Amino acid sequence: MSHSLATVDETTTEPQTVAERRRAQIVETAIRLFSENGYFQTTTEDIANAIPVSKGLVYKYFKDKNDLLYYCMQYVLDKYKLDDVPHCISRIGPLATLVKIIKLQCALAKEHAPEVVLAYRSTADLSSDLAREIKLLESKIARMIRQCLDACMHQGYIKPINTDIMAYQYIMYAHTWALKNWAFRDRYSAEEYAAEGESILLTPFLTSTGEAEYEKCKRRVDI
Amino acid sequence: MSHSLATVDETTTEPQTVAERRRAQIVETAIRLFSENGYFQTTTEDIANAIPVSKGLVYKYFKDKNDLLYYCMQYVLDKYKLDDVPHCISRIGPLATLVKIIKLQCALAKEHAPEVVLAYRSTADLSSDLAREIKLLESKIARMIRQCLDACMHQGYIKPINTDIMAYQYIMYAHTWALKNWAFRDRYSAEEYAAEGESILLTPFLTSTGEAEYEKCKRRVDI
Amino acid sequence: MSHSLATVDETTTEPQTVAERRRAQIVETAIRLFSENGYFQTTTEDIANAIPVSKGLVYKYFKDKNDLLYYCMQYVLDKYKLDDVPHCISRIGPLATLVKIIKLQCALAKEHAPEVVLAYRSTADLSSDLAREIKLLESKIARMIRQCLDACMHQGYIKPINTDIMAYQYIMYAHTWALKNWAFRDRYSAEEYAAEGESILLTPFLTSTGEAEYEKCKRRVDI
Amino acid sequence: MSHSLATVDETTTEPQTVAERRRAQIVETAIRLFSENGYFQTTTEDIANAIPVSKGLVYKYFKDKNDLLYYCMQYVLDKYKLDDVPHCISRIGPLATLVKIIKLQCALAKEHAPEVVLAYRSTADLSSDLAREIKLLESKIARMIRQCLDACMHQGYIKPINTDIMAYQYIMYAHTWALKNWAFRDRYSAEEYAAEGESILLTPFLTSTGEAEYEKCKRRVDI
DNA sequence: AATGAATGAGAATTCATTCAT
DNA sequence: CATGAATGAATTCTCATTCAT
Repeated sequence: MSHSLATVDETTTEPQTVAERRRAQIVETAIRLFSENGYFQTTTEDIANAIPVSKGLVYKYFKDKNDLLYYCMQYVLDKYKLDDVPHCISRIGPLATLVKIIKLQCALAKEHAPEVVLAYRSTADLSSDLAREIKLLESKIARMIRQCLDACMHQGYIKPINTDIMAYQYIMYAHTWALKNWAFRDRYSAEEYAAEGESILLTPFLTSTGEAEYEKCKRRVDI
Repeated sequence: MSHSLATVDETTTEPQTVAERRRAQIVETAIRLFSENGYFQTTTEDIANAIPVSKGLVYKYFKDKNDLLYYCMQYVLDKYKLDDVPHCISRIGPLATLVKIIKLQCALAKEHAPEVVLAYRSTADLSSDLAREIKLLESKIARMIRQCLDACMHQGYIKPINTDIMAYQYIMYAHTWALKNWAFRDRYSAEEYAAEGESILLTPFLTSTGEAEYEKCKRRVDI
Repeated sequence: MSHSLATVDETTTEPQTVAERRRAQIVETAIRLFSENGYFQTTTEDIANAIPVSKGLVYKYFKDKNDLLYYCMQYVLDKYKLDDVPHCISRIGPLATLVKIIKLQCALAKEHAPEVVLAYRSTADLSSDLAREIKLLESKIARMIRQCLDACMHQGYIKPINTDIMAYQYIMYAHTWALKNWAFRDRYSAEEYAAEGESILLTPFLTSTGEAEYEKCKRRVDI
Repeated sequence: MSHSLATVDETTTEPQTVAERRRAQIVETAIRLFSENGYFQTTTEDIANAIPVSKGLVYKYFKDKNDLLYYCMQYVLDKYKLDDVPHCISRIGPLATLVKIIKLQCALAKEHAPEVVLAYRSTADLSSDLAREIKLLESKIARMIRQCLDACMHQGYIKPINTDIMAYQYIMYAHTWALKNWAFRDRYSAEEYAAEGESILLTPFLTSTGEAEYEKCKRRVDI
């Protein structure tokens, strides 16, 4: 996987210092509890007890509860980052990249469903400055996908559409898995849902050139 | 518009009794404040002052704050109800109904954007019984849309797809307008967004039979 | 029963005016609810609904909730009044009167158990002036019983004891039926309990003269 | 006093931990304020200020105000416990034990008059589960006394009576000192009242065998 | 005489945050 | 580094009381 966009379960280099390990531990626990119960219904004591450390220690690492929420959000979006889309396009072409994006986004939504829900519930609970920053990060992701769609359109692989709006459809399709999980859970596996994504977001939009390219991709990517 | 699914700005016959008027007044104010600031950051006093009445009065009409949230959700979903989809299908056909649904959902999302945001932020803040009820109401809407998609497929208007998942795409397309409004607001009008919906959710899926029918619809519906 | 001390279910002459009937109705309902749930846990609304009248009307008849409690207490103590003990003593003698007092007090405690409990729970909830008045009324009753005991001792019917303290034992014996009802209810009828009263409060204290007189009494009183 | 039932002013070994000391401090303060002003008229803030600590701290030690009341009741009944009545009977005989019980109960009622009043006013304010528990504890005490009375009757020390009801008379005699303190306070010392207890609850019931034993006891116990 | 909508003071309870140890 | 006792501001909810109708 030399040309990967990202990995779902990336073995991030472990935080070096004890302090960094503690920070990460607090953030991860907070994400879990915030996603499960919501930001306001999770007390700092809940978080501290779940680690377990003392309440006071949390305030050694984070200014206040809202600051902790902000770092939780960043942590979430970091996982969703699509770093090297341009690089990926140049390697395997825009259509294969598109297929990868659908797969990746769905895989992420599957692995991190609670975090997606957290993002929808709690962005507005951030102080406005922090909220703005988070939105900026999300529009970067949308822009990446858009670049890829534009490239496909340019190559004549897909019929003309509004790529700006369509990029958000790609994002939302994955998020829907997390947001409406109560509706899907019993009827589809995450993999079935991801597969269906292509028939909803990609194949109906292919030109005949695109269809040919798509066939090639499928053989390559699936290996 | 004798075969309408619903109206966006229905001039509901004003509530008769004083009590009913007060209830509605409280719910509407609560929806506004809950969606602006979130459920937990809105105090009952905020709501009372915004009307303005005393905070005690709110508790004459609603058991507690969570009960009020529940009625807010219901009020929102009531507006989203698609009552007579089957009836509409039989009158104007499933494809025209589908067009109408896209238009209607987008119009609703435009008129009631704060309420949509409220639904995503705060369903989880309902006590689990009430949350279940709200989810039930939402799946009813999805089922209606699905029926319509199935009818289209049965008539050969659209290519085979997973209508269950596709139904949620219809819902999410509209909701995206509200949820990602900060991204779209400056670049598209709600009408442009709604129009784009057809090229993303409908036309790419049409068979040639479907395309012919669609042309007919467009003439009819637009009248 | 020409020489009765009081009657348990006296057919009090019905209140004449509508207003008086209403007052009585409110007081009786309040006594019931105060005894069942306590003064502070009974709302004026509870009382009004139980009648049923409107909350506002209660305030036409009583200055405030505490005023209503005061009238409830008075109503209770009125029933416990031992008006003509001296008269009774002169008619049937002090020993027979004593027997009657035990019977009467037990009968009252049986009929009005909730009110007795109310008196113990809520006297202290009265404003201090009203509380003082209620205590005064109770000491009057104790004094009556004491007079009777003194007369018995004077006649040589009972052995010398502290009649002041003993008078309270007579009162408490009856009240105990109400206060510890949860303990006795399943094992004794009120009548058995009243009968046992004589073997605890009276016969052990009799002189031989007293025993003879007691035998006479029993024949007379029981008729 | 090697065969004592309990001690009135037991120098309990001071609570070890800070937490235990605080709990005790809160309970003791609450008992005082609850008995002075009643459960509902005492606010948690009153209790906190009287210590003084912040009101928040009270909730670190007790789930809620009713929970605090429950522990107050337990604390009261703990003091009233008659642990080793059977043991005491076997040591000094049932009649001497009876004398001790009267003395002990009266001494307790004297030392803890406010707590007795609290018990009568506020048991009903406990949630029904907790109220049941308190009643159970009280019936245990009654059972102990009854055992002692039964033993006396069995030995032929006292004439046959209903020991079940009589046991409650023993309890009530002591409680009356607390409940009707406003009537007795000015006329008797607690010691006089306790002494009178024997002439009301014990000596009138003695057989001639009992009288002899009683004389022996008096010499022994008083040492 | 009667109503019941409306008020608002006041109580219970929670929890983010601090700080002495 | 780490703790957890302590604080107190903020919030939900209740209910006695008033008053226009």
